[in-house]
Amino acid sequence: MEQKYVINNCKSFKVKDVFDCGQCFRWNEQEDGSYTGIFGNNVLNVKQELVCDEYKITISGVCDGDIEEISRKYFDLDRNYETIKDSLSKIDEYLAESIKYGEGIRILNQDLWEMIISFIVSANNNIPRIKGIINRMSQKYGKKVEFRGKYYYTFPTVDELSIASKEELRELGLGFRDKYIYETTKKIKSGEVSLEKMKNENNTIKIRDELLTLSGVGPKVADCILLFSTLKRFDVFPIDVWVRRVMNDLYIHNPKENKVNKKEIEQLAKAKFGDLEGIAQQYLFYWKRQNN
DNA sequence: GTCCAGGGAATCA
DNA sequence: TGATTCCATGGA
Repeated sequence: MEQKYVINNCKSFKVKDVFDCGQCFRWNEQEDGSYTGIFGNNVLNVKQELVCDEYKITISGVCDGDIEEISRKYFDLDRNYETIKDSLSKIDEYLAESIKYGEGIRILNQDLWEMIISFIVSANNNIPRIKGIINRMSQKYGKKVEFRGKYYYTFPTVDELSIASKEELRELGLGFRDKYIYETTKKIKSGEVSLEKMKNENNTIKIRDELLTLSGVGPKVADCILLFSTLKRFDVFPIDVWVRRVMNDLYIHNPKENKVNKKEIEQLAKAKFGDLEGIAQQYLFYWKRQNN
């Protein structure tokens, strides 16, 4: 049974910015410009319309509970992004421009386990291929959910993915990452690394250190997990090729971009953006990646 | 054929 | 600690 939740006069929520800014891999644009995606056991469609100069957001779909409650949590609706953007825009003109470009970004509250696996897959990979791999993984090991005559597949749980052999994982086209997924799944399934313990830990560095013990999780992947999952840490700064590029172009000006020291970028980000560096990173990443 | 992708692990100094 | 190299795969 479909549910619906409408938000009138919605600020800081543009579907393209939210779903195409690189934080999620399971939302896809539909013919009418809306986006459909699956998270948990929920399949939702999000449609944006301009009404009297304000955005009206219509969320509808099949839900594992109350759609309003689920949406408020997942889309981070109880956080004031206007305040965040005002504060970050004052830092310098570059950040202000990137925020203007990505003004509709919200950082989603995505499942921790799904983010761990997804960002291991993302290593030295491109977004279309990452989406393909995650989709095949879900089709094979997840559960089927029907929505408007089409089938969607839930992201496999720890138990569901732990039955996959190394060979089966290889068949998904994971490349060299198959062993990372296999070993990390085993480590979490066995309880050697506890996701619940991470969720109850409030020290970001401690969680980060725990994440770094997982196979295939290095500094960048750990920071993406901390930023994009329900762990929701903004005091991290994931540095990939694009972030290195934009930080070098704007502030460092090293003629050899691939030689820029990561520590220098980290310290610069912390000094300039403070405890909002994670969100700043996302505006800069989206801006640079879309505008080359 | 070559280069690149939201990097990490292994190796070596 | 810090820098190099290798790692699968597929699209441009």
